[in-house]
Amino acid sequence: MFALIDCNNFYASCERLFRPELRLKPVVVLSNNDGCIIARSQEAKDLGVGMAGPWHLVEPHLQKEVALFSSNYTLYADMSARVMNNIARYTPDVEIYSIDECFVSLAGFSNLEEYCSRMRHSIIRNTGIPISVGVAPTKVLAKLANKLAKKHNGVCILDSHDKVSEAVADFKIDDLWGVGRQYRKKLNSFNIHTAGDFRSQPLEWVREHLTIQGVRMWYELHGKSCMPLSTVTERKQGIRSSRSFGMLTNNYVFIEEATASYATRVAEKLRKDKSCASLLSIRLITNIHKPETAQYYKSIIITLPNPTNNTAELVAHAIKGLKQVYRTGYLFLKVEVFATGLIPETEVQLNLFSTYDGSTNNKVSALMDKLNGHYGRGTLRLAAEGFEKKWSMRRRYLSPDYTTDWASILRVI
DNA sequence: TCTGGGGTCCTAGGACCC
DNA sequence: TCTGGGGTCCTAGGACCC
Repeated sequence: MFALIDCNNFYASCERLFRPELRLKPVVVLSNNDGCIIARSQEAKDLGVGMAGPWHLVEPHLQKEVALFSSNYTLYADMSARVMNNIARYTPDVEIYSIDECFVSLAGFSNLEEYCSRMRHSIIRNTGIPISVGVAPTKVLAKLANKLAKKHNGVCILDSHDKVSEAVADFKIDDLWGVGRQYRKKLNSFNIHTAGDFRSQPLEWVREHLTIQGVRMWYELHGKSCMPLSTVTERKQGIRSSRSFGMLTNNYVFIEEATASYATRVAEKLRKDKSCASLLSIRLITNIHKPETAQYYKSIIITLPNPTNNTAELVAHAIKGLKQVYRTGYLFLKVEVFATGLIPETEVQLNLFSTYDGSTNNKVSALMDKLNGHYGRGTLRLAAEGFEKKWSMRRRYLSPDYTTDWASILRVI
């Protein structure tokens, strides 16, 4: 059996954990740049605040009733680690699927209802974050069970044929894990509206109209597991850093500083993963939501002379790439720095004529990591990143880093 | 004034190989 | 008169996820 454990309204729950006066109030968390709504407390949902839409389009009278926050990923990542560590005490096999959910194996466990309730209460007590637990023979069904758990008392166990059949019968097809907008449209056009409708199609039909993913979904809905638990984290295939600027800009200096900043982040992430990139791609984008302005969307892929995760080297190549895609006459929204062709640090091949001295360069990078880890990101950085960073994203409603910054720890008087 | 960021997997088609 | 079969690898694009 699999369990899917998911934090309820995770970002909103993190924010109000340290603001008890907001416990029963509508809370909304916005995406980077304070753009879209990405989390809502139950009270905000009940008010009718929708998911994923731009905040500035929400009715002004609703806006007034809501406690608003910018995304604080430092806080969310730390709270996520606390939740995951607590879960790991209840089962050895945990697959962390995203910042706020994980799959765990409950193979061989008995008294599932009681065990899951106990785990749930303990995690809520230890972390303050509400969670829901869905249990079923496959991942797709465990996801489905988790959605049902959220509607009931926080735990839903689908451990018999009848319970599964009953659960899928009314389950809306677009709530199914793996069905997005396009598939929903397609399935609806064949008069398939629930998970039960889909499950009762012949396998041949599924093979004909969907890809292998659809076939897996079909098997999983029938209780046949095709998606094993993966408890080891695979090496990433690509590492990206990109952020919209705080404002649209045609200022090349700003864009170059941002590019240097994001390339620095990519280098840090590569080192954390113990990977080196052999390809680096730079993309420059205008705002597609403003079709009345001139549009531009162009990327360039650079083959690096040797695979690297060195900050100075990646920044230099990123800026070289930027110069090739930059054009005047546009207002730019965002630049992306994307590293691919990742290989393990220990397997870097140098070519015969290479003058690259990885060891010296990486001493500098290692020192940067050490200082920045201790004194905070950006303490030691390349001048290319700039000093004022006027292009930085907007975060008007940012909460303190309650759990990771000495100066922000709550005082109880 | 204002619309996120970072990933994964799959497929089709082209280039290339023997 | 007539020109194969069976692969691999790469890339772009589309779909999905949180």
